[in-house]
Amino acid sequence: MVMHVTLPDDTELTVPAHATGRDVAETIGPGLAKAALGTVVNGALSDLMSEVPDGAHVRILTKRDDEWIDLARHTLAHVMAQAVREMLVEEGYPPEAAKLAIGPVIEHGFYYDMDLPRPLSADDLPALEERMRAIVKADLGLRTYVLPREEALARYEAAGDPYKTELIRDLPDDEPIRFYEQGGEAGFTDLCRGPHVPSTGAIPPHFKLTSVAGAYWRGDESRPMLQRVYGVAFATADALEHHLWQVEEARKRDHRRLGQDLELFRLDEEVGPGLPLWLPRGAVMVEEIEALAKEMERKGGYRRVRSPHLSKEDLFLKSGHLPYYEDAMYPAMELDDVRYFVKPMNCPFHHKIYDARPRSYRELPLRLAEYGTCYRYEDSGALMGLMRVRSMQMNDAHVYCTEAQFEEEFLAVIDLYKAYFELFGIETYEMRLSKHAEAGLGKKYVDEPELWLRTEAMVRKVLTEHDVPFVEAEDEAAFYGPKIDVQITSAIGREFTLATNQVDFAQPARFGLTYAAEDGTLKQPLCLHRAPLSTHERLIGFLIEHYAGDFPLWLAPEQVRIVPIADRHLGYADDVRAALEAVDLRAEVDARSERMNAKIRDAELLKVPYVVVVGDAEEAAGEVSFRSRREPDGKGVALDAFVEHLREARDARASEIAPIA
RNA sequence: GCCAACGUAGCUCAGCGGUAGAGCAGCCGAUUCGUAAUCGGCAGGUCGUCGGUUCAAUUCCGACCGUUGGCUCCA
Repeated sequence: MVMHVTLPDDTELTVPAHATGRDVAETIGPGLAKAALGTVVNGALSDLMSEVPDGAHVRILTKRDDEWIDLARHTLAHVMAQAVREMLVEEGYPPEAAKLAIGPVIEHGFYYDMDLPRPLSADDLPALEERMRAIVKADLGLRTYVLPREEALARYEAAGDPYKTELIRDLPDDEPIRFYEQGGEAGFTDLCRGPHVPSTGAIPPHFKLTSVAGAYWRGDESRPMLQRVYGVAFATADALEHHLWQVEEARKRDHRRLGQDLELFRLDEEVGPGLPLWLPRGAVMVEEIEALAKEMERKGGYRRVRSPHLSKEDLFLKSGHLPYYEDAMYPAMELDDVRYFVKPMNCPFHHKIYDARPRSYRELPLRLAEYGTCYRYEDSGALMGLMRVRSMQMNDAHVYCTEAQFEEEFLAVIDLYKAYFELFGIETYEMRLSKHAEAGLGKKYVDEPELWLRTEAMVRKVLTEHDVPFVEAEDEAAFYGPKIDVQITSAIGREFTLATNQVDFAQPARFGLTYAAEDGTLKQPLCLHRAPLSTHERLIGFLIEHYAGDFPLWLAPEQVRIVPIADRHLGYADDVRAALEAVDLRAEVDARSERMNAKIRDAELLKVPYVVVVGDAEEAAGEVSFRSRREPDGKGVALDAFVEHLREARDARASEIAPIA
């Protein structure tokens, strides 16, 4: 009984039937067998303990291959679970008290979700890590076997483990119920589809437990909260060190830290959670962003409108928001038996503005824009610096158009996204077409099954025909229609949605919006909700991390810091400031009784793009000397030329500045 | 909202049953200096809030508020 496998160089190898990856490696040669850590079978990661199917393409992994570290990460999840169990047993708990849920490999590492008899804290991690290292050092061999479903179930039912039994029950009938065991029966066994390294000794010592967190069983908030321990693991010490360095660097550009250091915003406990205060420097940025958006929208044919911060309940009942989102709205205030709500979005107001008088097809597309101030009662646990807040100002607009105009309007919005991304140097982003799920009709989504399919198809068609790359996401639409979100990863690795764009077929109907068509009949417009710059809060939070606080000239809260060398230069320093302010450049003179070095240092810490130093030489010649975070230092530059140079760079909103001639 | 941790001066942090300390920032004074911290002095805290234990609580316990890491959610 033999079978054949094909190696990467296309040689065919004859091995005994039911041969494992290890058997294949041994057949190739003893040296390889010794170095082998895992396999790739028919393109999928597998391991040495698993049988290889007849006719498979097999590649043996050694530590020269990048892929094998995921095997070690997976085994580390088991090693960690074993360490947790050992620790609890030592504390006097029975072994089955630690119930294991799932322990997958993730980017850079692994985690394991567990239901434990006592809460773990970060203080437990060093001890756990030490136990893990002992298990690695003990070099426990791994083996895998398959059990019949009933036997597997009986095993976990006996231990009273609801998680594994649920997992087993949910496995398809043809899926083998596989176990991995390390260190024999006395060691550690887990229901697992693999793959793993052949023994715990193969795990490189470059791992670290990073955090403990709660996680709902199967991500469902109605189910038990489990304890999740996260770890990272790498093939080399350098890789681990590099990762930890990156984490540290990321921490340094965290917008909350920089927002404080650069005096941009503040979250004050007494004001309320998720209600940021914009400090003067941050407010400058808000206004620059707003000026940018207004300029872009003017060019894009938008008209500006303004709407109140609150309205009567009826408006939100009509829009349909209230039934879906009441929990996430600040509660009603009641006056003279009328309930008012602070607005969580602007669309109902814009619909009313559309409806202010009868509309003609000649007016369409009608694009109404507003930097609307909204309030949402986000879950307390969801709040995070500026990225997730309860008061926000949205770069909002609604485009009302005919179905025939939809394509062009939709693309114009996508182009707007792209123009912004280019301006901010955002290179990696992902467009997501978020669709409804049938099960949610009438609950999460308005109950218009045909309209859903039709709008989704419309959007997909436009994206596809114009080669806009996108992925599709099930069950993530807005309640009134499909949406296009643009996911961005900030410099510190947090992924979140910046731009968003939704197609709304429901609200125009609910508001009875119409326009007189060419043939004199009344038709219903489509509505596009779009917010390419998200909210001020989220965008600026993102930009702080993106630029690490080192903003381009046009965005910098303070553009020029003027440092007089001695008090006798204060007069000239003030002349320089006046010259800059004459063209609306933001400049300040540091008139403190400090040494020049200290003033320069403070300006650098605030990441002021240009520091101008003026002394006797500059004053006599009407010149400036400057140091810049954007270009080589300048000496003896005529004041006029310097002002003009900065004015040009500012007006162009340049992120790169060509050195002054 | 859920699980866990944390909360001491404007900021970063030390202290931890006997009633609070440093550096930076601030204020005052001296210094007037050529590209990342001049020197000296002063002032600043109901130790998140409220309760409990104790002769005594910033320190131990509980609740609440806030923040953080995750989970869930995100019109």
